[in-house]
Amino acid sequence: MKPETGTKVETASIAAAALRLLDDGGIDGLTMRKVAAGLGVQAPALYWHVKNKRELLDVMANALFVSAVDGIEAPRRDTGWQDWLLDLAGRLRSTLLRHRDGARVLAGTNVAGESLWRVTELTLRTLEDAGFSAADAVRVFPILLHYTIGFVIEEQARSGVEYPDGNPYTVDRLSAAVDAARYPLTAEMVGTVFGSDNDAEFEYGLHVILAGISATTGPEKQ
Amino acid sequence: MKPETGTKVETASIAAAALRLLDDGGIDGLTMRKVAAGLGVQAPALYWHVKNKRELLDVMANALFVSAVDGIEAPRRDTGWQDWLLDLAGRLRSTLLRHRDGARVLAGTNVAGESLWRVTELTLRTLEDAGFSAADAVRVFPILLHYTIGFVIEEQARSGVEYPDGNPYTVDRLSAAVDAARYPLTAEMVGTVFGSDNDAEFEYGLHVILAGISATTGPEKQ
DNA sequence: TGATCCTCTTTAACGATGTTAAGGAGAACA
DNA sequence: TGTTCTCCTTAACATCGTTAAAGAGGATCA
Repeated sequence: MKPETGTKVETASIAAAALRLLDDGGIDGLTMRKVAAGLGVQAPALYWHVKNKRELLDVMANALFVSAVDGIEAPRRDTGWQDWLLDLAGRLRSTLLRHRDGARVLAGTNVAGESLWRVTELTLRTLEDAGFSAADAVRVFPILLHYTIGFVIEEQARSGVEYPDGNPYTVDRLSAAVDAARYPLTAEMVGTVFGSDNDAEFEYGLHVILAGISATTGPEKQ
Repeated sequence: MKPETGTKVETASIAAAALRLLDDGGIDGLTMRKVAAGLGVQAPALYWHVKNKRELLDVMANALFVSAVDGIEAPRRDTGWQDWLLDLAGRLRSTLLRHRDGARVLAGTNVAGESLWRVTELTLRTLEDAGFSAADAVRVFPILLHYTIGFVIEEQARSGVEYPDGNPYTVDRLSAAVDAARYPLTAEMVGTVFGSDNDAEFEYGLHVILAGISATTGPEKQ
């Protein structure tokens, strides 16, 4: 990781350097000194641009969110609100997956700023254009976000990078831990397909939620 | 926080002491020395019972999960699978809310052990008894868990305890941040009901997801 | 009984971390 | 030219997770 010389040190480049460093060491291995070194600078220099390590994480979360929703536009005439939401959640997930512990960085940090308002506005307008009431649109949006973040957090935890003694989430380890006599269904679950295809599982959950939205508060219910 | 003398120091009491300490300081303020002091013991003594701070967090997550699913039994004849899942998710959420940063402790830690297998088995059997195929039951269960964890993580983040300069998630702060001219729907959203009733919002999402399950993979679809 | 082992704790210490204090180099401005 | 502002430096602090080494006390066994 060579220091990035020449670039002006500002919050944006700090976030970029920190996200770059996230891939080795994860969120626990991220230190102010390493971020500073990644910028070719001493650690206390960061405190001119950023108040805290917490604010560093906030800036990182913002950068993550910005790159996730970058380029998103209102749905074209031939794509419905469901496909548009599928795409939005998919973009968010793949952006979080791009960096180790990406979901843990985003979760529980203060994301604010233009891009959040922009995508929120876009979503609400898309839903209302599709016939949702304003109240329903507001309640529907967070469901997908919460599901996505919860999914990716566990997905990245299951990768098991944090455990030096080997990933405890392998089929072998789990099968050995579950007593097949007392918990036959669970044993079969962990022994076979469990978590084998994250992409498909994620999409499946999204479709279930979209179906639920259609069934309960969809435009045709008004 | 007086040290708990007389109790034998073991992983269970370590987890209890750590969870008790979680309420002041949160997950970032939790140190091995404080946990040890809570048990009336010096910090290195913990390393006899626990390998790491990571393992400390794993033990805490396990204790959290155990107390969440404690006492859960198979659904009675008069309660359907939907009410049973509602209850399960509700118990999980209220347990996580009982401790500051509870969701962050649970998320992304290695939860394993009898109580997890037990509740998983119970859930799978409940779903299969209701007519779900084994494959569907396995795919349905995680959706609710991911939604619940994602929801509570953001719910606890929004409480804003971590920010010494005041909660940035208040209606006032958010309203001031959103340009109502460019993002009218978003401004209305943050200005009115947003996040006013977490219980209702959570239940609403659960109902949407259950409706989606019924609509796509429910027993009547087989 | 006395010697040995095992369990659990102690004291002491290590390097690393987040953060603050104080000051310096250089551009901008008067 | 002198002053102010911006951004960085070096030095230092308390605190953190963790390891090393030793000690107290009970159990085990000759």
